[in-house]
Amino acid sequence: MTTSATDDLWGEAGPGSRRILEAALTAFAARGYHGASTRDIAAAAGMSPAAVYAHHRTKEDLLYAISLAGHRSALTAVERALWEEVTPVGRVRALVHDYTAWHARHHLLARVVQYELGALAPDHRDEILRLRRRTEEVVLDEIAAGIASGAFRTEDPDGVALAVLSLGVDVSRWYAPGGQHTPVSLGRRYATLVLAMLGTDHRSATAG
Amino acid sequence: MTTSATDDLWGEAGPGSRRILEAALTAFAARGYHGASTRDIAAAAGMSPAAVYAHHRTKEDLLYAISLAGHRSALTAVERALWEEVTPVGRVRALVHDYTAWHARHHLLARVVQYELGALAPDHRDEILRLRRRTEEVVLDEIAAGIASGAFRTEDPDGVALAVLSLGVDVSRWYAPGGQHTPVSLGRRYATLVLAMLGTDHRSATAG
DNA sequence: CCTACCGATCGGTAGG
DNA sequence: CCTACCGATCGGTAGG
Repeated sequence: MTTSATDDLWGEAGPGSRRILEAALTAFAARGYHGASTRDIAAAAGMSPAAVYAHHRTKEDLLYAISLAGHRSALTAVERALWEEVTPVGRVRALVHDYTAWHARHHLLARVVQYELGALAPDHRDEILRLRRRTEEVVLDEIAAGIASGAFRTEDPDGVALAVLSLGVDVSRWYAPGGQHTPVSLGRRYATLVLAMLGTDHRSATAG
Repeated sequence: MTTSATDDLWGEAGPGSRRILEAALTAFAARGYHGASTRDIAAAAGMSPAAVYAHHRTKEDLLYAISLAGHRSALTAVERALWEEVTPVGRVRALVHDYTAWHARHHLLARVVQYELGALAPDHRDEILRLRRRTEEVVLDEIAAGIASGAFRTEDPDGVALAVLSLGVDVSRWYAPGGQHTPVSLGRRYATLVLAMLGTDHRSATAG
């Protein structure tokens, strides 16, 4: 359950390009892709309306870059959650914890990435959906492994996987920092609920 | 767990007004409030661009009418779920089942109602949020009642309530008719998962 | 990265 | 519920 604070979300993008991407992320999260104008974004980045196009080909390209970076970050978080865990209970607990916490910690990014897929060009959307499918498969695989080993006794592994992904994604809809929840507190709670769905007594595993 | 097929979603609205509301619902669900133009909506209703304003004051009024009807429908569904159930397990099962099934059955309406709140005028949004809070309280109350009676043994009733609402809402994000799920199959699965979260052996209760 | 600008589309209104 | 239309704003480009 490591937290990555040094991740470089925007890769090789220059400082001007980054400021625009950050502004676009905030604007898209607040008002949606269609509700945010390129002028909004440029102004929030402290630039002229046309500056957006010095760094990015189109408005849709901004959304594509954000969606790609966000889904890659989520997939990395999910893979990293498994690094130091060996038992089925430990692995699923870490997986649910980190996937949930990722959506809380990056709730603006997650919101754009999860709810604005429909505004992407078809080929861009397809690419993003392939990334998301990989994340889904990690969850399915870990649940299947726990069942095969006898650690879980659910009759509906697909339903639990669906619930894990659904609970995580939905966090980005309602989460607000400064409220009663933190990424870690929420991660712990959902991990416990999911282990209950899997027919595992969570108290038999060491708490993180 | 009754299904209401005779609900009148649009109340006293006339036939022209209804066609526009239906078209707006479809357009908002497909492209979002800001992504759907009043011309799109009018064309889908088979009318001229200006016809929208013969029936509705503004575009935001369309969203408000849809949001109000949708949240009232969801609240009614949740209250109706409890009518014939007396045991805590039966009541929570029916509640989760019907709340989940509502979001699948009315997935386009639910999507607009749950994800376009930000586009509402502040006073309209406040009114809608009050309706949603009533739905949330029904869930919280039923879980609390089951704990008080000794039927549930969870340590995190608020977390389970959050999960119930979150799982239900998120159905409207990904659900598509004609897929592997139906409103009823999904309702059953989620009800079972939630009873597991509550520390109840679901097989001890009679299946619906 | 800016100034200046383009054609298209937007929500909404006048008048019937 | 239609035709005709308005001012504002949109995504994007030219030229530097």
